[in-house]
Amino acid sequence: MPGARDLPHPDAATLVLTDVLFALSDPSRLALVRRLAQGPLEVAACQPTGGEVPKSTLSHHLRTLREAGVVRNVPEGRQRYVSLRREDLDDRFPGLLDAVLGGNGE
Amino acid sequence: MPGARDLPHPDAATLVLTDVLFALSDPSRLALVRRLAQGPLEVAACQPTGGEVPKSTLSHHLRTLREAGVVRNVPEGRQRYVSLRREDLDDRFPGLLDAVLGGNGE
DNA sequence: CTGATCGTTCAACTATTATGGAACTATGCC
DNA sequence: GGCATAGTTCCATAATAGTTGAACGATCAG
Repeated sequence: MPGARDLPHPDAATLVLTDVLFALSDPSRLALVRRLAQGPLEVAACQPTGGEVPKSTLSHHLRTLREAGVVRNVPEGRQRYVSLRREDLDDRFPGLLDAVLGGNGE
Repeated sequence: MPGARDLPHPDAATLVLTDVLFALSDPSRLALVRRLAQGPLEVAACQPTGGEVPKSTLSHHLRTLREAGVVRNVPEGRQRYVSLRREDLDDRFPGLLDAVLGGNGE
């Protein structure tokens, strides 16, 4: 089975609120989630605008978001696409994402 | 001015979203916030139901919530009342508190 | 004033999280 | 196959957060 590059993702039904809140409580992760709200990005494009961050650091943040169930990370050819799990989050925690994405605060 | 036992509270307008999310991302703090949604409590009543926690530990959690702007802590005679800053939070982050208090997740 | 009570702050320790270099895996191109 | 690319994982280190006993401050009762 060659294409076994899939990473584990929690089921929508089992998402834990405190884990989601924690994942979103970091400014750089929150900024990324806001960008992902406008559409999927490949991992390289998840770099904070302007500054460069080591790949391992970025990967760690993506992992935190993924394990909390905030983003999905799927291989696509040689790269990976990161996308917001908007429907899953809306299903399980209605209104939360909208509130977090809504204009205010950093 | 004798009754100067007031603790510092951030202004409603300056609340930082990531700080609020972080304060809510701890299960015991979130559980407390849910209880506070039903009305103010004195500090001693903020103990987790069942287990006893040292006063200093409880005080530390209250501080995290207070400094994020989630709760207000006001002296009242010999004790203190802890209350949810619901209006301030709703003003600044509309829908957030409702989403977090809403049934789902732990 | 003395003592008791309520709760915060301080200081020390532990545990969790963040960071980043190096090694590794998988894919695609030649 | 050989090599470059994309990104994760591993490991070590630094930084941050949680936990707790003890000291402290304020208030109230007698």
